Amino acid sequence: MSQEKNPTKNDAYNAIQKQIQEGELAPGDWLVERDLCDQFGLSRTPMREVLWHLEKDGLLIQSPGRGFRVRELNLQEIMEIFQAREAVEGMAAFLVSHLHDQAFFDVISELRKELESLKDDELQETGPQIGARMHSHIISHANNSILKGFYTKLKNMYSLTVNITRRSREIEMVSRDSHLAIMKAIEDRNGELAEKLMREHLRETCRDITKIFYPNLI
Amino acid sequence: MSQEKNPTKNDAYNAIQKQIQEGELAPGDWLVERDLCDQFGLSRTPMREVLWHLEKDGLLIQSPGRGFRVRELNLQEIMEIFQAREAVEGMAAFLVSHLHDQAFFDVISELRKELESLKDDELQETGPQIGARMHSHIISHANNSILKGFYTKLKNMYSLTVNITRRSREIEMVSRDSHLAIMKAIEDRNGELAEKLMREHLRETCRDITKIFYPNLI
DNA sequence: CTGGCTCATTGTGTATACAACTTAAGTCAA
DNA sequence: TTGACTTAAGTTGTATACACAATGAGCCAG
Repeated sequence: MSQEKNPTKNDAYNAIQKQIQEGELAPGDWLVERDLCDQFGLSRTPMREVLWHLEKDGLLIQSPGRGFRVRELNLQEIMEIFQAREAVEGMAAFLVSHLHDQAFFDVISELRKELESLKDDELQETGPQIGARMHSHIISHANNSILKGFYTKLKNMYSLTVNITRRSREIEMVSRDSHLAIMKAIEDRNGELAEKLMREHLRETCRDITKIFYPNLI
Repeated sequence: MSQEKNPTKNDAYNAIQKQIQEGELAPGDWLVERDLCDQFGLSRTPMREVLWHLEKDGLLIQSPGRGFRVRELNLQEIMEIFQAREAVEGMAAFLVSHLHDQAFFDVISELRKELESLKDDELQETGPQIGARMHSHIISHANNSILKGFYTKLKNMYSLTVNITRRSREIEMVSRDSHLAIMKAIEDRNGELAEKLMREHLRETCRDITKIFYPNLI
């Protein structure tokens, strides 16, 4: 779902994606084709194409005979997402460390300085934004469209938990140090270290999110 | 496309997949919906669903307004596939090394002994089979359905090149040593080493295939 | 001979009608 | 009261007809 000419199908895709990611449509909610057709002015055939694309991208699940519903995640699946992110983003961090593209490293350097110089009261809001930009910048410059596609799906699925997860300030502090270390390693062209740190960072984030879901565990 | 009750849609999916993987349908070939409908006794709506699933799984490409054709791979994309396999299968090798499931390690041990004891004249035919079983066994027991889904897509895409690639006996010899080393590391519960060896093995295989496509390169 | 235009053919994109299935409510009997 | 059975409403699965876009052949002009 990217290079369509017809605007309505894209509109429908983006609108539903937005509704899911903003929590308007909750995990488990059923989507009724007929209602969506009325809502977006499409007939059922193209509407179902949109729904299939949303399923492919990890946001919906199709139950044969019952239709589509918003994907639900259990703890096991959340851990699987983070393991997969370790594999995909770890590899991406390794790959970008060996680039010959000064502009890429300049942006990493800027992001690092920006994050370093954040005041305590800016950290909670701006910290995660810079982190997201870092992750996105790394995967975008790994020059591997397959890994990027995997990342997109994983990020979509991860967004299904964000509505529940309100990450605490302490977690964000930890993420800051990890992000700084990752960017430092990339700037040093140390691919092995960058990959190792990226994976530790994601494993740590996974643990933190797990704690929020199941505070008594571990 | 897995747990459908209706047989015809599954039949169509499997038949087209088989035709592609056996070279009956070559990369770049166009698929005409109407013909496929006649061939499988389906109407266009469910037929298109099948085609979308095949696209999702990496075997077809949809050109808006032109229809579906069998995916074509250039050298860049082949390298991307192997980088992604490094990430996915490397992580899987790491994960299985920390399992507490004796039956899994027993199978690995059996596969290793089977491969070790192959005579020279059996190696060309049986060697790749054992290798494929090893890769499949590892990803299946990593307990991560997301990684397994990624692997399925990568293997589908990789199969698009196999018709062209007739791997030489020497390459298979090298693969044998790599496979043996990987299985040894897993049996020793050495996850870091297993992952490292898996990645080296895939990087090597990628180089070998690249040489077949572009003998003058490198 | 070549370049561009027209028009017919072919195939996909969409809309809609009908069939089959799932679900849930309501009824009757134990 | 509870259990199973019947039945009806609603939703998805499928088939088909029509609209539109792309392609290629043939023709004409330069």
